[in-house]
Amino acid sequence: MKPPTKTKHQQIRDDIEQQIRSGALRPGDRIPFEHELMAQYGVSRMTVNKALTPLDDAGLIERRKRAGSFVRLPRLDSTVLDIPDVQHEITARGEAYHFELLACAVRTATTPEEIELAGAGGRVLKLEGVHFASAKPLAHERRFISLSAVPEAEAVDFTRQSPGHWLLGVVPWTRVENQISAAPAEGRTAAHLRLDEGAACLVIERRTWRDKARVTTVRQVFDGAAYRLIARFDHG
Amino acid sequence: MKPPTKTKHQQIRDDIEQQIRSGALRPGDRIPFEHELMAQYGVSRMTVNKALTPLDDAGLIERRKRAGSFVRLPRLDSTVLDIPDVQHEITARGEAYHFELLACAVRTATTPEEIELAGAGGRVLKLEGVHFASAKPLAHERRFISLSAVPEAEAVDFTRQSPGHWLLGVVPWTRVENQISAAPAEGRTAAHLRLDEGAACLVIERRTWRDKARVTTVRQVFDGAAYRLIARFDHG
DNA sequence: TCGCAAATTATGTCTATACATAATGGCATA
DNA sequence: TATGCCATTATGTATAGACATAATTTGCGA
Repeated sequence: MKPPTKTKHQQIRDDIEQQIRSGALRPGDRIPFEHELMAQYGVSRMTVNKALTPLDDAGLIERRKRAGSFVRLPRLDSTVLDIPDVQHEITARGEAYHFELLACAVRTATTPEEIELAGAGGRVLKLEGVHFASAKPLAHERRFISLSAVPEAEAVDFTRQSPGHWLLGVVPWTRVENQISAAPAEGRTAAHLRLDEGAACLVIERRTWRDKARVTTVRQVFDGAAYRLIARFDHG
Repeated sequence: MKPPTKTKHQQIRDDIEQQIRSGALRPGDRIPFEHELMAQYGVSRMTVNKALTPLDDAGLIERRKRAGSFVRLPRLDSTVLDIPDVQHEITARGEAYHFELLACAVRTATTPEEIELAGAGGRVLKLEGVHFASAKPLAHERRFISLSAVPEAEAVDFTRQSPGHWLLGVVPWTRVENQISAAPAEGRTAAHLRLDEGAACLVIERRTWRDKARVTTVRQVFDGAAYRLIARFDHG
């Protein structure tokens, strides 16, 4: 017998969340004041607070001093998307991985993309390579690394390991933005992936920050027939 | 002058998080006991606890009674992906939206896809339609709704509003799984989207649960040139 | 020596209290 | 009437103490 009795603050939190999701509490509605919830549930204010704080963090409610706590606009369908580095993902499912470096050069930022990353005149490391899973090309990537943010990258040998994998272990990032789209395979990229010109590819363009400094920009093109992303959300 | 002084529990939390991300604390390492952190920072145990709890929730550390708190294995590149319903997304950016219903029928589950949703012999509502943004087709969707989970769907008129939008407002879901991939436009779908056969499309296949019951399955095909997903992660 | 029970210890949760902060509304004064 | 100050009130953060729970260690007894 495991009666996984909910803790009090969990119970309160779940009740309110359920009322919001069911529509009993609508956006803009005020939820009871903390002292009302204290009386209603017979708990202390700390406990009520512990129940409301995560709802605020999650963006379900908004709290205003003197005014109370309010239900926020309906939140979007937010899910958790795992975009691990390609090397990790391939080895994790038991396939052989290798990275083939096509090009590697230090440049002074001149294109808009490079300037966005490193500032005008900043130094960037430009990389191009292909990820292989079980000796078949899976993804082509074109990457820029800001050498002012990651100077040690200049001395690393990327012929064996993927730059993404190395960066993950070396540079703690604080912000990531991914753009996911579909695009036809073109030119060199198509050739490297051994795809016909125009084949549907999944494209991930990622920009990474460490605090306010830009770290890296990467555009990864995956064979659309061989790769998919999975995003899940669970709240039970 | 706004000295946004960090609160104590934030300060402690950030310190530990920084030590983990920088590698000073490696996976498996024990972080100081709560009473050690109390002494170290000169705060009460509740404050230390308030600092550690979100780290536990976020999966950065693992806490074991009697043993202490430990750094977890490095976590993957988890980001938050907003996949709002198409209708909301289009109207939110100020474009005119309309949904064109192509087909709508009640079926008894016979295909594997239908049986996965409603069980063998269960009744499902099968829908097909196109989402338009500013009178241009943006996405084609093929959807199944389980009538045992959402019986009221049978009586709804989907010629005006999209089934996804209606479902969001009516059925609170507890679990979602999205598969995101790229595929060429084919046959009817290509025609409805006014795309050339083989054009790269972004495909989202979504399955939704309410508690343990399946609610809906949908496959949405977007014009790859006109639609992209954005996933962000921030922890500052 | 083995096995089990009790003591120990770290985390989990909760309470009662306190002071800080922010926003509102009313009152008093010009 | 208009302005500005202050009391009120709800949330934000923190403390100290209490009891609960789980897991390890210790020690006793067979």
